[in-house]
Amino acid sequence: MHAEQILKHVAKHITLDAVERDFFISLLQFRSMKKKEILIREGDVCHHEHYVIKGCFKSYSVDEKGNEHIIMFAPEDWWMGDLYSFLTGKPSRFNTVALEAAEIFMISKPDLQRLYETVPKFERFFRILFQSALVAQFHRIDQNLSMTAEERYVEFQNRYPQLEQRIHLKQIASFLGITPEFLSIIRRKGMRGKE
Amino acid sequence: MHAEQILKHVAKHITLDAVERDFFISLLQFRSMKKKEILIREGDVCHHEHYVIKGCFKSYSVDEKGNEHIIMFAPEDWWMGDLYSFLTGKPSRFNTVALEAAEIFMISKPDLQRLYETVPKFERFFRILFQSALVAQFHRIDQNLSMTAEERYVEFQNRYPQLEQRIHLKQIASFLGITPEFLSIIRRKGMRGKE
DNA sequence: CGTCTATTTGAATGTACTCAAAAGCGGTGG
DNA sequence: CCACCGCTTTTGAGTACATTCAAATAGACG
Repeated sequence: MHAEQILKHVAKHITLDAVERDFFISLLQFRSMKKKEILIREGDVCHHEHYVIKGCFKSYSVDEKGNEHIIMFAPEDWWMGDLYSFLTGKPSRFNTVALEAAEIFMISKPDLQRLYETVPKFERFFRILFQSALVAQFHRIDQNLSMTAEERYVEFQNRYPQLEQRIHLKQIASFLGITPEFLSIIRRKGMRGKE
Repeated sequence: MHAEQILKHVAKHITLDAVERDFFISLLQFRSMKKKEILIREGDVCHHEHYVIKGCFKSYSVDEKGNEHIIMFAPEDWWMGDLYSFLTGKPSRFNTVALEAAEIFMISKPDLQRLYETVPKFERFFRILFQSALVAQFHRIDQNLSMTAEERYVEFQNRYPQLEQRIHLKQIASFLGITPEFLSIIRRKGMRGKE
């Protein structure tokens, strides 16, 4: 199994004994996904939290013109799920799709609830996780407010150096909030003087 | 004291007994602030989490041109603080300033740590709080990516109906990521046909 | 009342978008 | 293994959304 990876991930914030570890693992469902396969469809209710073992996902909304807007990428060791839908039981606003062949662990809402009650340390674990995610989101909002598209692109490259190789430029443009055409222009300008 | 308000707020997510309640309250420091007073200055380290009893705050960054970019407003019953600085001990990236005369409770990092350890229910409380905040931030990012300035303004009015009366348009423009001049144009257009 | 700041207005400008088409690249089937 | 097909990326011209700068008007506060 791929349990070692997620246990190592959890161990970054909390320490589990053998019983707690086994209980946690027993709640996880493994799922492997093909490229382009849909994990959560807009309009459906999201009943699970998902941890990415391998591969990379995108979560995006689609506007009335049919344009995608990528809210987040989820590569290895990220948790994802439509949190809004998961918490409220209302339909998801976002689609979540595998960009590559992927493997994930899923935990259902009732099982997560049981986990919280049986091993309260997980309250702490997810508290820390959400806290960190929130910091990152504030940072992204600040960037969107204060930087030009070109600066945001450079920042993206610095922040996720490995990701640019794995993902289409089209998706990066969508994440940055610009069109692929404009990203192309930015890249041309950035190229000048290099190699 | 203003303890009733924050206890009512906490009671939305967790239930405390009398001892826990008293311990929690004993960790809070009260502070009252004047309009325009600075709570957290960019570059300083943020050592507290803050709960707003009364009044309204803004958190913003300042870019190289001197423009403000408002990351969040914090009216009554909101928690604020530079989470990044609070967690890492590094300098704040944002300024937090009272927009009105205000009253707050502060809890220091070591006291919050003690609270987590003494009353683990608070792990759950803040887990839920951060979770909800995260949902809101994803929604805001989605809006910034997919909507025009005009649509975002209308959404802002719907989402925070009371706030527009209390806050300068300049600040709303900064929150929406546009100039005050352009917000003025949007409002003129929106006016047509009304009253 | 006067001063300071917020808001509006307008003209010129810039940043990013749309639409259309060409070029590049990757995967798949023959 | 090559050829083709579909999708990504680039290019370019014209356009739209939003900004800058300057100035006038309106409000708020002491």
